[in-house]
Amino acid sequence: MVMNQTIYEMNGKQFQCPIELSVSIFSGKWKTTIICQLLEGKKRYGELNKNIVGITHKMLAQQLRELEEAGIVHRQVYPATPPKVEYKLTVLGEGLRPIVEYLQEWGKHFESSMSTDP
Amino acid sequence: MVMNQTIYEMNGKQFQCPIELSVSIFSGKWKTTIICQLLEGKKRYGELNKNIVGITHKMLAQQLRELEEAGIVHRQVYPATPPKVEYKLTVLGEGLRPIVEYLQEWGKHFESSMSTDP
DNA sequence: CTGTATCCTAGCTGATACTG
DNA sequence: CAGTATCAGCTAGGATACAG
Repeated sequence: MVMNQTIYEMNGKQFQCPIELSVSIFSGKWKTTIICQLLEGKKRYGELNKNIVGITHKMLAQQLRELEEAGIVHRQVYPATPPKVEYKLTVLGEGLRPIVEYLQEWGKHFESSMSTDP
Repeated sequence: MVMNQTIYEMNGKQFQCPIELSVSIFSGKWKTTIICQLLEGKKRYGELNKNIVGITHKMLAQQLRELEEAGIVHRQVYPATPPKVEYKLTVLGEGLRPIVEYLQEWGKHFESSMSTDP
C-alpha cells in the first residue's frame, strides 16, 4: 500500500511520502546518468566527464557532491600530483540498481507505447 | 546491463538512456504525489486538490495535463452541470506501481541510513 | 587532473483573479 | 466543480574564467 499525508523532512525540504524523498534524490539533470555510469563500476572524475556527453565541470562536481551528501556515492581521494579521485556507489547507492533496471524496462515500454498509442 | 550513450528524443527533449526518459516523466514537483493518489484508484479533480496539501489549481491542472499527454493518466469527463471529471492511471501508468513501491521501500531504507550513517 | 567562483538566463512555480 | 489567464519571483542549470 502506498502511503501519503505523512510529512518527511530532509535538508530543509519537505516531502509528503518516502517516494517523493527518493525521487528528489535522483532529480537533477545529470543524476541518473551519473548513477548509470557508476553502476558499471568505480570511475574517475575525468572518466565521468568524458563519458557523460554535454556535462560541464560545474554540474558534474555539483551533482557528485549532492549524491555524496545523500550517501549514494563515495568519494575516494588519492593524494598525488596530479590529483586522482575515484567515485563509486555506496551500498545504499547499489540498492538503486533494481529501480534503475526497472526504470529502463519501463522506459522502453513507454517508448513503444508512444508510437502505437497516440 | 545498463545502457547509455544512445540518444532518445521525445517532445524535443533529449535523453541519453531510457532511464532518463522515465525519470523525466515523474520529475516535477507534484507528479509523484499525484501518481501515488491515483494508485489508490480513480479520483475526481476536487479530491486530488483536497488530498494534495499545498497544491494550487494551476499546478494540479498543469501536471495532470502533462501526465495525460505522457499517456500515464486518463481523463474522463462526464458532461453535466456542475462538471465532473475523473482521473485514473492508464495501463502504462499502472506499470509504475512496482517502481513506486520499490521507491517507497528504498526511501524508508534511505531515511534510516540517514540517522545512523552521518 | 580535479575542481571553485561568478555571472546570467530560461523556465518552473506560486499568488491571484477570472470563467464555462 | 473544474478549470484558464496573467504576472512575478526563484532557482536550477549553463558559459566562462580561475585555482590547488
